[in-house]
Amino acid sequence: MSAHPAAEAVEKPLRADAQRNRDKLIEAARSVFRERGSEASLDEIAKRAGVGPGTLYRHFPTRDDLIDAMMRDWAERIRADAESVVGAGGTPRVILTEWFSRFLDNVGIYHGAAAKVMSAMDDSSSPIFRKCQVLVDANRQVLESEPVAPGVRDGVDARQVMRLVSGVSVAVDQAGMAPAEAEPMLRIVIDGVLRPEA
Amino acid sequence: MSAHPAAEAVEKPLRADAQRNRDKLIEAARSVFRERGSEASLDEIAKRAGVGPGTLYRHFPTRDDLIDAMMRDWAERIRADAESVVGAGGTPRVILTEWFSRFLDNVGIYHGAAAKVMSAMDDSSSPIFRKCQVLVDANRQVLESEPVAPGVRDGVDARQVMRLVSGVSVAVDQAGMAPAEAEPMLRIVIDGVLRPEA
DNA sequence: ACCTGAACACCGTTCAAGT
DNA sequence: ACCTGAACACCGTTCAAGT
Repeated sequence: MSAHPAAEAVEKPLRADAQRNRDKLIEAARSVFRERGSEASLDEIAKRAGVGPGTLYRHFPTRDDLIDAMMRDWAERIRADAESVVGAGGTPRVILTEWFSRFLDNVGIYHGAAAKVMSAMDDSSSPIFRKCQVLVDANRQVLESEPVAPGVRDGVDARQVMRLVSGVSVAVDQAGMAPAEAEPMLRIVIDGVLRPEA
Repeated sequence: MSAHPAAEAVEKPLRADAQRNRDKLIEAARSVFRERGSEASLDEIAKRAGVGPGTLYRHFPTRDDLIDAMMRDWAERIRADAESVVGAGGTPRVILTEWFSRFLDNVGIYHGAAAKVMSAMDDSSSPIFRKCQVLVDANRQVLESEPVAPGVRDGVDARQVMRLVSGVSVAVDQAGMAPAEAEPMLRIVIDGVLRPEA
């Protein structure tokens, strides 16, 4: 088996100029979305990338396709975070605190991202859906890892926990809060997820 | 003191036709927003109300002014719900379950409403801000009522609880879940809010 | 095979003309 | 004082013409 086991879909090679334009578009999208949020004008992205609007549509037929491309390494980073958090060990409370805080960092890349991720989680027709599955799986793995799993209350579902924390992320985003200010909300969630003795 | 102690701002009387158009616009907005969500076309609302687009703008300079007008009795309903829930009594868990479930009903009036309310909560320049204050106060009153208050964990802030439940509301909205499906998430929040013994 | 940019469509917003 | 609807602006989207 190869070193890269089907990283993404099939990455067919592009003509040199096309590849360059694609990269410029993704880079422009990153900066524009960070400045203006996920509803930023696509025209501005094309302008900043120095290409015609048609070129943007050729590469990314929908806004979500572009966002998906922007998130290329996002899924990988999430997987790595989950692994590192579980590997570092500690009490269930420490592990969850760290995991949720990285969760917020990853989901809140730009204004509107949290809401985008939340809606894509349940919309299998969205290009971002697959990436969200990675988040679902990573979150489940953390909750099912030792020593977290035995500390979790009966009936707590990983998917619901993820929705809750995504909700926190939306709240942080909308209120313009600093990530650290989310701590009181995360504490409530963690107290609700873990058994009282844990 | 009068029976209506400053219900809303000052309601200056409108000319008969203007008042009729205003009412038709609010009614049209209600149905269009329920069908198409909070980003629905304002033009369609004007059309359905049978008035020109200029008339809509005269009455409601911004989209949020229109939404605010739609929510005329919303704040009052919330106040009433809080009172009735506290009055009905029961264990802290029962009271919170009932209150949060009404919270979700009230905040999720149409697609996108939860997100709208969430962002207006922290944006004092929004016309909806004042109505959100009612929600903040009602929620605080429930949490500080007997027998709930002594059952709440130290350090739990009513405002954070409201943000969390609003997040649940956004999740329910985005995922297209039935209100009842929110129960597992609300359970986690309640377990995190109440002392383990309560 | 890919790019460009003019052209079109849609919708929010304004305003001169009407009553 | 209020309403109408044409006009404008902006932006997403398409496509004929180019390389």
